[in-house]
Amino acid sequence: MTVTPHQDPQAPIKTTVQPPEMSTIIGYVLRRAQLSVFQDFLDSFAALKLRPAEFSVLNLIAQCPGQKQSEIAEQLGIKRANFVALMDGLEKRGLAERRKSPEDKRSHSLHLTPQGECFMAEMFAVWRTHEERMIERLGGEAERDRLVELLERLSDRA
Amino acid sequence: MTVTPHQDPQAPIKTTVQPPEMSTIIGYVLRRAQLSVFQDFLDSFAALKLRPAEFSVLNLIAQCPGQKQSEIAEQLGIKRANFVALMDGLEKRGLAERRKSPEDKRSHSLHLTPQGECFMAEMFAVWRTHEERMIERLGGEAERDRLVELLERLSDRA
DNA sequence: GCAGAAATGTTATGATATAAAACAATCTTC
DNA sequence: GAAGATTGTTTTATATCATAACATTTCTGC
Repeated sequence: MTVTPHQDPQAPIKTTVQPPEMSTIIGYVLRRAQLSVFQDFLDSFAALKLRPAEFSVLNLIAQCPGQKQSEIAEQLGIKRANFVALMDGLEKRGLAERRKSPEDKRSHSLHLTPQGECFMAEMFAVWRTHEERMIERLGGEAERDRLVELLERLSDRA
Repeated sequence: MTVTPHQDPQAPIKTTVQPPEMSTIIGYVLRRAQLSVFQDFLDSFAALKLRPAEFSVLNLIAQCPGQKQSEIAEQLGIKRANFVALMDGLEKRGLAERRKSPEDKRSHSLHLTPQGECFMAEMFAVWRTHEERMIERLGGEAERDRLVELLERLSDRA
């Protein structure tokens, strides 16, 4: 209920509601923060030529190799149609590969290549310094944990 | 320094670092939350056919009428080249207008039209219910304030 | 006052992201 | 076995975003 606290007695009475300050709008502040963090990510990974989505895909494959292409895509909120080109890129770079599963000949199970495993070491090193920088911005790990908790409440939708 | 706390004694010693859990990666959680909040915004404003950027532009013009086109664009991180079409849209809908400033004949000062002022009332009503919904997700205004504070720390870069 | 540099709005273009429809191959269900 | 669903794929359309180039206007140094 943020209304103008003091109405200037000389000014004509405003019928319009007071516009909200941009810096208090959740969506706006959230978007700006996300862009800033992604920019740092992009700068950090420029040498490795790795985009956030590619990082996430490699990370998910490493965590649980053999998952189906659609499963990985859906976990990341990527439409399976758009996932094809992304996976093509990782395959062409020799980092990951599709294997035809004998049980279900429609699906592809995803795995890291040996090169991909090697690449992960570099990737995590770069990521860790990036993440430490973000934690420093926040003020520490406790603040990071609090932020993550609040953010998860925001996205906790079906 | 999140390392696997207990190494399974039967398992072969892993030389690769443990992949970080996605739900702990600041950028990832941030991105997911931002998409979720924007989705709610888009749904809320579907009837008014208003995008987040358009909302922000109208809000900034209302807060401080007469600002130059480039000033508004820069505040929102929109390249002035991309701002042209956005402003064209608002002008064609009769919500805002460009006025040639006599002092600087290059620049356009931006103002709401009377229709635009009227539109703002609807806009704020819709926005408020959206924002209240987001605050509810967070658990209250205190949590909102804390979140905004943490997010500003993340984006507080030059 | 004038020449060169900078600012402003604009157009055009390319890259990227995202969504939807349609399709072939395969699997599931009945 | 037939009908329908799933999986990966291609194609297409749209939205977003960055860059370069341009004309007009203003500013700066001299």
